[in-house]
Amino acid sequence: MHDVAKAAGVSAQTVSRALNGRGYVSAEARKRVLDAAAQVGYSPNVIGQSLRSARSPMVGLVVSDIGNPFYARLHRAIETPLRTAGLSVLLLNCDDDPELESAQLDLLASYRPAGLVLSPATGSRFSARQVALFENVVLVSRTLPDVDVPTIVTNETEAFAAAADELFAAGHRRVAAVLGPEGASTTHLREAGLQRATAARPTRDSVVRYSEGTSLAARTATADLLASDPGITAVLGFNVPVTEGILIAVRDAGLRVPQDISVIGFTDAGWMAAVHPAVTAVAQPVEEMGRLAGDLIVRMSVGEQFDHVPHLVVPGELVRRESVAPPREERR
Amino acid sequence: MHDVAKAAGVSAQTVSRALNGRGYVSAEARKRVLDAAAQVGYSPNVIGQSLRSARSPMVGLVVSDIGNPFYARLHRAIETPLRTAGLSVLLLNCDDDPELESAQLDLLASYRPAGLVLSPATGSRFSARQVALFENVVLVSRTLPDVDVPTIVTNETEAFAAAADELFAAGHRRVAAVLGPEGASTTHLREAGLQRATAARPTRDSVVRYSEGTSLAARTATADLLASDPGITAVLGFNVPVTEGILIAVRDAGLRVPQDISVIGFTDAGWMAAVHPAVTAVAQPVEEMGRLAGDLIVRMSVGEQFDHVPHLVVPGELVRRESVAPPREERR
DNA sequence: CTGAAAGCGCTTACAG
DNA sequence: CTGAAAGCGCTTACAG
Repeated sequence: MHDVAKAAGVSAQTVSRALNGRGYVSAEARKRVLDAAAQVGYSPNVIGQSLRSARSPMVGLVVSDIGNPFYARLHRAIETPLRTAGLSVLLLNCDDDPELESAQLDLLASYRPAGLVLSPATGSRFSARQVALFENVVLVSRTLPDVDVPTIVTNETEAFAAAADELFAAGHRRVAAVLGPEGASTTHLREAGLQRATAARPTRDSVVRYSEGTSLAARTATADLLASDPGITAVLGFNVPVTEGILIAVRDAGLRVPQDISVIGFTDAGWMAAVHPAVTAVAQPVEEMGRLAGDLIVRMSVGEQFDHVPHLVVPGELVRRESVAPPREERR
Repeated sequence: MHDVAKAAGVSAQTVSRALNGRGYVSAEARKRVLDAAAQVGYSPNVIGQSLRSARSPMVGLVVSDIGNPFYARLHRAIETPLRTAGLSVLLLNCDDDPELESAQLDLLASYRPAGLVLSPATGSRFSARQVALFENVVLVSRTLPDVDVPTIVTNETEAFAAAADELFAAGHRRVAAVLGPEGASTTHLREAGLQRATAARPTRDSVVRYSEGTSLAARTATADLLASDPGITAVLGFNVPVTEGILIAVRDAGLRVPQDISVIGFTDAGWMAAVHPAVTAVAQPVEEMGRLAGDLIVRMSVGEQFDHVPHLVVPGELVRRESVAPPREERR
């Protein structure tokens, strides 16, 4: 910067002003600075900027499982609006471990980022105190009872109820759901959807299993369900890895989808349309959720105030494919 | 830090030394500093550290498609050894666009990261000049002719040849491969594998299509291949999204895997084992590649010198499942 | 083993 | 519209 100032024949502050477009600079001085910067090959040192201004031009994205394609899609969707605003995304993974999440958040806080997009771990200890460290916080997908910040979620209860009802409508009398961890808001809300759909049909029944939300955990849970409860003829998944685990367990048990077991996944994935039978699933508008999260962070970081803390709900949509059929009993 | 120094009754440098474990500090002073730090709730400001030491404790991971699960797995695998070493991972996506890659690298460089793990975009302009900006660079999966840095790759040619040979051995006379972009090292090496396998069988033939390496591009390419060349009875995929696109195109054409068309994917994914027919694929040891990349960066960042620039090759392995069968002709 | 001084690269008041 | 001064939080020599 010193070199640029010298080459342009101005002071360092003028260089700063010209390059950042803040404050008054004469058109001529600006041009001289820009030329000099190009000449010298100057690129600003973000660290220096951040130290002085007590803000880094980055936004932390802390997720509970980077192996879940939901979060990969979210990352991509968030990144675009933020990049346009000159912000980069630091992705941190916490494997749904509140301890690790806390450590990752401390690390992130030490960068003084412009914002935080968080999908909290089960049992997260993220609190109002920590919110203050981050200035601009948006919760995506999962919410937290004690933290009053903007949120972006799917209409979990309604969408899951619709999926369950699709199975009941096809004739299934006993539907199982392999959910995520018991403490997650998403598990809670989707379970409520299942209860609602079940309650609306007096002759129907449902059973629930909690899991880590991974393929392996879902496979084990589904195997157990199938072996212990022969009345189950349909299974609802919780996320992409869980849907995968359910399908593997059904295969392992020597059963066929949908002839023996119907399956509906929650959150769509490209492969679900590519395979036989194509998997019916509730498609979440992940790209829109990410875009909204990015936009919110940008607006907050330029100081926009909201009359009410925004709590955005984007609707999921049931995509009917081939993994749902009437149950065996009715076929015989 | 000032507060900690005051509370401990020492100078700021002693605090720095005690907390970082560098230089001499008396056991008593160290204890007083540690207690004071805990008392005050001190957490170091990474920005301040980075500015002074001209290094941030972060490693950039720049990938060409975060939507490709290969890179999500790579991120997770790299993150673990780096976190142990006190380094965090900044993931940047460039959508295989050399322009954007260049911008992302400039951004990253301005943080003075401890290292860079790069899977270069097709037509990347990453050069020796840029390598110098990053101190420690490792190339993963894709290599670059003019850049002499450590690399970690799969045995592309051999693994792809083995996959092709699996199809020839099953009786296929004309095998198609939907590859990635023409300029990518991975495309080049895998194509060489296909040629080698084809050349070894005088009566067999192969055809190649380049693509963007996305599901959509592969779908289009495969549809075209299938429509224009009825001799094709088997298709090799390039990566997980391409395999997905191939399967969709086969479906769209009203054909069945493996009865009408055999398919082998490159890079395994959980869903490939979950579906009917389960997809035969070359499994890449992504986790090992990530771990090796992380380890290399850590070793380089503590100043370890190598006699030779390491070029690590980790073998892929053909996982036989159900998507390969003899071609139609032989069945009739 | 410890502290006083300097400075990393930048931007924020402030004075002109 | 522009510049001299100060300082963000830390660590690197250096002197004791």
